[in-house]
Parts: sequence; structure tokens; C-alpha cells
Amino acid sequence: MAYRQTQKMVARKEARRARLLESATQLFGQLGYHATTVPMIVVAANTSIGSFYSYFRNKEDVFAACLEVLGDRVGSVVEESRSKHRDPIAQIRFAVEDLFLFLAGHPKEARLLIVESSGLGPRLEQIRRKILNRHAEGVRETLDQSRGHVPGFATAVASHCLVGAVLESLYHWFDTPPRRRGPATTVARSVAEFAIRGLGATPAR
Amino acid sequence: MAYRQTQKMVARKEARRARLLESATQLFGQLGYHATTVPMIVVAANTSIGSFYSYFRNKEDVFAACLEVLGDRVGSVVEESRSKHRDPIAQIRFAVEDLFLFLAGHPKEARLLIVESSGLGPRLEQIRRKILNRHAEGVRETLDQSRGHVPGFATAVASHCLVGAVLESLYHWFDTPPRRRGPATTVARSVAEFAIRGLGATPAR
Amino acid sequence: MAYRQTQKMVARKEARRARLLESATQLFGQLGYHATTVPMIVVAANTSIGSFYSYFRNKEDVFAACLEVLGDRVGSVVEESRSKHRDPIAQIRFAVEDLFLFLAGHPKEARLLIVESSGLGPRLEQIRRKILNRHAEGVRETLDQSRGHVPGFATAVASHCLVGAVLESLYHWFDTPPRRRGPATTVARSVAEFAIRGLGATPAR
Amino acid sequence: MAYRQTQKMVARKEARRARLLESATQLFGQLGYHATTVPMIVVAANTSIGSFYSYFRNKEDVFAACLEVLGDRVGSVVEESRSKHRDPIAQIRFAVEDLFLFLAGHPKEARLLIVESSGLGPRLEQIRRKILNRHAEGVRETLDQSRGHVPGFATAVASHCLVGAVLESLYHWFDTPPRRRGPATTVARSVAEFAIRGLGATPAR
DNA sequence: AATGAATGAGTCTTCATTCAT
DNA sequence: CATGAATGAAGACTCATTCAT
Repeated sequence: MAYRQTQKMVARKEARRARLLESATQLFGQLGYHATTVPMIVVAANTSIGSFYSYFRNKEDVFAACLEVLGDRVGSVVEESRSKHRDPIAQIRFAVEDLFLFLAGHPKEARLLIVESSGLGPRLEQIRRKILNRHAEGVRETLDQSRGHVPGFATAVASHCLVGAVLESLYHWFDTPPRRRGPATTVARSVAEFAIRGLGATPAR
Repeated sequence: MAYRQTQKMVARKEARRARLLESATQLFGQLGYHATTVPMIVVAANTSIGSFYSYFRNKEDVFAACLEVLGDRVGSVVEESRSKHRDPIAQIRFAVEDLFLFLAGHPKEARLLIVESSGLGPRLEQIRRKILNRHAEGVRETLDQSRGHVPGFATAVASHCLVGAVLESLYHWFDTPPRRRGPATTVARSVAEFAIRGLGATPAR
Repeated sequence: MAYRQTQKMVARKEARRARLLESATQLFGQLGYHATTVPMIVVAANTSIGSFYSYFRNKEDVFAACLEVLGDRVGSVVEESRSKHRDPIAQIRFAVEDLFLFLAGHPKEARLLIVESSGLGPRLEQIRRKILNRHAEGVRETLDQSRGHVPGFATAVASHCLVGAVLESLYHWFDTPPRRRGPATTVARSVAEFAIRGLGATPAR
Repeated sequence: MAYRQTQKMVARKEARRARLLESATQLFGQLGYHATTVPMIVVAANTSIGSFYSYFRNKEDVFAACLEVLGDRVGSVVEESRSKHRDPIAQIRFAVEDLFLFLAGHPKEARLLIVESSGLGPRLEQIRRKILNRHAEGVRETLDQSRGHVPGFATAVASHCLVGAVLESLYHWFDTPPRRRGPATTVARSVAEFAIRGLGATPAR
């Protein structure tokens, strides 16, 4: 009996935490870190301030958690994208395209990662860097595996260039009114081509 | 008599404004927008709060002014860099390198532009975008002039990719301890090569 | 359990709000709107700034609330005074006397209404007007009901004259050192007589 | 020569002071004491802050001066009005009417006296009281001279009632949209009748 | 004598966080 | 365990007044 109750309770707790995270992500992505208040988050998550502080140490903490969840989701997207191809170059190309498309399809999350997580102090900055570096790292490893396919220059730098290219083109894409911007798929492909070409591989498809 | 006095006063006013701008840039670049307070700025500029508010409407306003000054400086750097070369591709290459090097040599300003000006509300975001877009635009125009040199694909997207590549590699470079990172000149060259190659031109040098 | 707690909490909230209102009335009545600071109010009410702003939107808001509470109290006084008499003229006479006496006995509140609520911007002015107009309106209605008792001239104007007579004589009474002024009851009667006579009725008693 | 210059200068000084006073009256009457700033006044008077402080000790000081000027103007109006009649009752009646009409015709000045000069601290309050008391005093003296004409009750109180009646009916008249209020002359007469009747004299005309 | 740039004390207000219920 | 009332530190901003030019 007690066991089942505990189980239920644990489940509820996790559900509540998830709800808080979801609400927080939406609000942070929409209004930004500073304009989002803890009361807003708990109202959106249908909980109480007290609960909030039993799940997270403080506001920065939720933001960090949101960022980490987002990092994982983005990581999975890229991971899956890679697993579908054998050719390292193809892996990178499609990873770039799919990353772009995923974020283009999730504007709030994209904003969270690209815009709102900047300038919020060392801890959050570090998390953001970790997410970004992980992708750069992935690219670099893939590149290094396929020595011969690509010319052997500074792959580390190039991998960061690639990440930057994705982020900035995304930002600009969001910043352009839908009427005046190309469809996400087309832009994603252009970005991927730029990236692949930048890495020194032929963008043949 | 009165004329000379007025002249002196005008000069002082400008000097004070410049001092405020300089102090603000340093502090914003070091501590970030929110951690920097108006009192801090005026103390650093050796002035008073009252003066501050006679030169700028509010805190956001100084930040905007800092950003604009920085935008102009960065613009000049790139401009000058371009003017030294005739070949469009060389123009872009050296503009990228010099932009990287300039920002690498001015960490606070770089941080102001890359990190701290994100997520501060629409007005400041717009100024940031304007600065970045101006560079992308410059690249795009140069590319379009040299049709034939580079393959005719989405130059607009590519130009933003290029800007993103510079910013992100810079960010990562700053984020890496000096011991473990390459010298700025080397990295700048790698970035430029990535960019040039990404645009589809041969990075011959 | 939870129910009793909630009840207690609600009671406390109301008590606190009432305390804030009381303190604010005293301070505003004594020092005036501008000289009274929010910290002063919360200290006097033994609360915190945070609480203050959870009960009232801002300083203007408390003042408005104070004025409204006062308006109600004053309204009750007049109401009760009226209900004791059948003759319309007697109603007015005693309403005037009791209003005078009530305010004479509550100097801070009187000052709040008569002096300190002037020139504080449209919103507060409106509340003040509403309170005053309500009394004028009451007088006018009573007069109109008793056509025949009083000559039928501009009752609307006369009713405002009556209110003005009360306020200004009160103000002057407060302004005169106790030694040199008549007792409140005597003055109140004189004012009532002036008012009744001004309305055109015989001040027979 | 030197003498003529000095004369000119004195004239200029006075003109400037008068201009400051006029601008201040307009602004105080329109925006109120607190919303009017010293810079506003000097701009309206086409002078400089420095000049302002050579004519007045501080902001409160100009307000006091404005009030005194206004007090004199109002005093003259009433004085002149009285001088035209021999009958004490007629004197009072026409003084009331003309006071009402003068203020009705000068809304800013009226507002300065009736609304904006309240709650600004003891000094200004005293000046306001002085102006008002002067009128009450005038009425009382006239009444006392004409013993026999009016019943001998508390003339001191009655005179303040009279002043209050004028002020409050004026305030209400200003507060009523032009469409819905009677013409100033009609209202002024009603007020005068109320006052005369209140004093116990027959309002025969 | 006139100017207006410079000053900074003083107030309101927000919101993350705590803790009694 | 959950709740949300209470807290108060911290910061932006205004404007009367001074005084060097």
C-alpha cells in the first residue's frame, strides 16, 4: 500500500517537475530570462511557488535545467540524423540540415538557445557552451575519422565555424518576416552546403 | 569671450559623454548589462548620476549608444580592410581575418557585441542585428559583384553563415584558456579559409 | 485543518490591509501626500514594503483607498444623521451639523479630505469630487422632495454652496488656535443655520 | 548715462520677473505645483535657470509670489466691486458675483487658488489662508457695519461659509462640462443669492 | 549680470526567496 | 508535502539647486 502510494507520488512529482520545465521553457523562450518571473512559471505550470523551490534551487537553476533538456533534445535530433548515414560528410550535412529544421520548427526553444541564454552569468553561459561545443566536437570527430575525405587543416576551428553558421543563419531566418524569407528546408540546405564546402568537402549530393 | 567659453563647454560636454560611453562599454563588456549599474558607470567615468541622465535617456540608451559606437568602429575596420584589395574574394577573406583580429584584440567590446547584447529586448536586439546584418550585406554585395568567381547559390544565406562562423569561433576562442588555443592570427586565417571555402571560392593564397 | 488555516490567513491579510490603510490615513493627514513615504507607512503599520505592494498597486493607490474609506465613513455619518429626522429641512440641518462635528473630531481625516487630496492628479481629484458631490447630491434630492418648503431656485448650485460652506468653515476652524475659536458644536450650529438660511428655508428650531 | 542704463536695467529686471511670474502662474495653474518644473518655467519665460534663482529663492518662493499676485488681483476685483455700491448687502452680493465671474474667466488662476495651493506645506497654505481670510474679513466688517440689516449672529463663521460657497461652487462649475453647466453669470447670481440669504438678509434685488 | 552644465539626495517599485501554516 | 503571504535588498530615475564660466 505504502509502496504504491509512494510510486504514485513519485510519478506526480516527476510530472510536476516536467510541467514546470515545460512552462519555464515556453516563457523563457518567449519573454526572455529577466522578463519571466517565478510566479509566472508556477501559474503556467499550475503549481505553487513553494513547489517550485522544492524542485529547483532558484530561477537560474530552472533555466539551466531547461537548457539541459533542450540540449538533450537537440542532441538526439542530431544523433538520429547521423545514424542514418555512413558517409561522414553525409552525416554532417544532414545533421546540419536537421538541426536547422528542428530549431526552425521550435522557435521558442531556438530563441532560448540562441538568444536568451546569452549574458546570464558564467554558469548558464557554460551550459550553453557545452551544448554548442558538443556539436562542434561531434563534427570534429567525424571529420577526423574521415581524414582523406577532407583536407587536414584546423578541424577544431572549422567545426565551431559550422555551428556558428547554423545559429546565425537561424537567427536571421527568424528575424526575417515569413513572406520575405525562403522556406526552412531550402535555407537549411544552403546552410548545409555552406558548411560542407567550408569544411573542404565537395557538396555533391 | 562668450564664444570661447561656449567652445570650451561644448568640448567638455563631449569629453564627458565620451567618458561615459567608454566606461559603460568597459563595464557592460565585463559584467554584462544587468550587473552593470548606472552608479558604477558614473563612478568609472568620474561624473554624476545627474550628468548621466542629461546625456542618455536611460540605461538602455547608453547601451544602445555603446553598441552603435562599436558598430561604427567595427565597420571602419572592415571597410579599411576591404579597401586594400581589389579581388572580391581577397576583400572578404581579409575582412574576415581583420574582423576576427580586431575583436580578438578587444575582448570587452567583442563580448558586448557577441554575448551581452542578446536578450535585452527588441530595441537593443535590433541594433545588434543591424550591425551584424550590415556585414552580411557587405559580403553579399561583394559576392554578387563577382559572379563567376563564385558559384551562384544563395549568397544571402551564405553571408549570414559567414558572420556566424566568425562570431562563434571568436566566442569559442575567448572561452578557451590562452594556453590551449592557437594564436589569434592562425585561428583568424582558419576562419577566413572556412568562410571563403564555404562561399565556394578556392582559398588559394 | 487547511480550512482553518486559510481562514486565519484571510483574517490576517485583512488586518494587515486595514493597518496599512489606517497608518496611511494618519500619515497622509498629518504630513500630506508628498511628504509621506511608503517606508513610513509600512513602518507605522508594522509591515514590509513587499506587503504594501501586494495590497496596493502604488502610493497613489493607497491614497485613493484611504479617501474611499473616509468617504464611506463620512457618508455613514450623514446617512445616520438624516435617518433620525422626517422633516427634510431638519435632515439637512442635522446632516450639516453632524458632518461638521465628525470632521472636527477627526482632524487628520478632515485634513486628508479638505486639504491634502487637492492637486494630486486627476484620479485622486475625481475621488474627492465624488465624495463631495455625493453630499451635494443628497442635499439637492432632499430639497427637491420638499418643494414648497424651500423656494424653487437653483438647488444644484445651492447644494454645492452648502458643501463649500462646511468645508471652508471647518478649514478655518482648524486653522484658528483652540483658544480663539468657538466650540465645535456652536460653530457647527452656525454653519447649519447659514446653510439652511442660504437654501431659503427658515432656520426655525 | 550711467543713470539711464541703470534705469533701463531695472526696468528689464522687473519685466523679466513679471514674465517669470506670469509663466509660473500659467504652468502651476495648468499642471499643478509638482508637475511644473523650474526648467519649464524659465523656458516659458524665455530666461535661464540662473536668472530664476536670482529673482526667487526657490520653487516654493515663486509659487508664493504667484499666489500673492493673484491675491492682489482678486482683492482689487472685489474692492472695485464694493466701491460701486453703498448698501452693505449689495456690496457683498456684487462682490460675490464679481469674484465668481472673475475666477470663472481665469481658470488657471482659479485652479491655482482653489486646487493647487492646497497641501503644499505650511508656508504656502498660510498665504492661501490669508487671501481667503481677507475676503471673509471684508464680508464680516461689512456685516458688522450694517447691524440691523442682518440678524446679529456669528458673522465670523458666516463670512467663511460665504467664501467656501463661492470656492466650492466654482470648483464644481469648472468640473462640469460646459454643455451641462449653466452660464457663469447665472451661477454667480445663484451663489450670491445663497450667500446673501445665508447671511440672513433678504435677497431682494 | 546671465547662463546652463553639473550635482546627488531621495523615492518608488520589483521580484527572488523564505518559512509559517 | 504543498502553499502563498511576507520579506527587503537593490536600482533606476527626477529635479531643485549650485556655481564656474
